Amino acid sequence: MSSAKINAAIDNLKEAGVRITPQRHAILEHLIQSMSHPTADEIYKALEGKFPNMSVATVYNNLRVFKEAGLVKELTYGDSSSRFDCVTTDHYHIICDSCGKIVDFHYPGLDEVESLAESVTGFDVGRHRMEIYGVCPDCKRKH
Amino acid sequence: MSSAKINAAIDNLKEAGVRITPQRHAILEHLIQSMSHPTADEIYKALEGKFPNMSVATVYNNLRVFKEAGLVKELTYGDSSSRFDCVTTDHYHIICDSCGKIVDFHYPGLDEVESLAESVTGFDVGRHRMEIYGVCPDCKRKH
DNA sequence: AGACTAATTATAACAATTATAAAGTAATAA
DNA sequence: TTATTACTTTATAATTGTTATAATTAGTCT
Repeated sequence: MSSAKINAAIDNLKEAGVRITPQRHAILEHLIQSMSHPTADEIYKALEGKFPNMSVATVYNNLRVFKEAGLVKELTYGDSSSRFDCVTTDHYHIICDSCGKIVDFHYPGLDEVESLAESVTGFDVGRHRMEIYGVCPDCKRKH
Repeated sequence: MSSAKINAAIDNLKEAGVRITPQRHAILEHLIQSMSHPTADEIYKALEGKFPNMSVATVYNNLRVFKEAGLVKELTYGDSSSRFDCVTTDHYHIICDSCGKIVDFHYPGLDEVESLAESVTGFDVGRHRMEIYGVCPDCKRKH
């Protein structure tokens, strides 16, 4: 059950002093339950059945709120629109060049890379991102 | 002198059957000589002295041509507009969270990560991207 | 309840990018 | 050389993702 995750996320938000509105609940729920990495527009469309009057701005506003609370990460790949990902545990993404599918991929953080970068460039390194690209099994099968 | 690089790039394009127009030459030259990683608009503005009539579309078109020829890479970070980078040797980027500066950072490719991802996910892995984020020396000094 | 703050909605604005059509330029063939 | 063709550039309009604004609604606090 992912309702435990949802509750944990909501507790997290409440502690940060964020009000849990029905829209926020629904957006969060959708993000956690859909194993995909939806765009703002996809979330908007997915919820317009439940919330016929909800505005796109609400989706964007709340994604920003969740981001600021550290619950959600914004993924900016080459395509036009950002995708949003619930941060649960540390993981990277592998992306299919053919169909665009994004799959989680767990790997121990690249700490050595960070420390080398720090010494070479003189930056104070805070974090990094990495994505891997290839062709997913489904697309391989379809030749 | 980077004129050698420019000539090499031009030969590359010619072999691929791409016509070298004055605009293309100038865009390429600017990309190679400016050590920065300019946006399409920055390139456009930088060249409007030389080419007062050049259209933004020309910049975008030709960046796409260069990309397809494998000479240029598009970098999509969180900010609104893409940046473009001449592919010379393999390198990663380290980005300042405070001022946005992008610095090249050479590191041996992360081949083990790619092969692990391949075995774990079943993808055929082609490539990967990585960026490191932190605070640059200049911004550190400014506190 | 009344006052205050925050959230949502509807809509407009914006900015990056792409598409279109017309005009120009170079390459090729007769 | 001229005609034909394909490719480029230009100017402009259209699209699209995202953000800003103002008005309305809903929640919170004393």
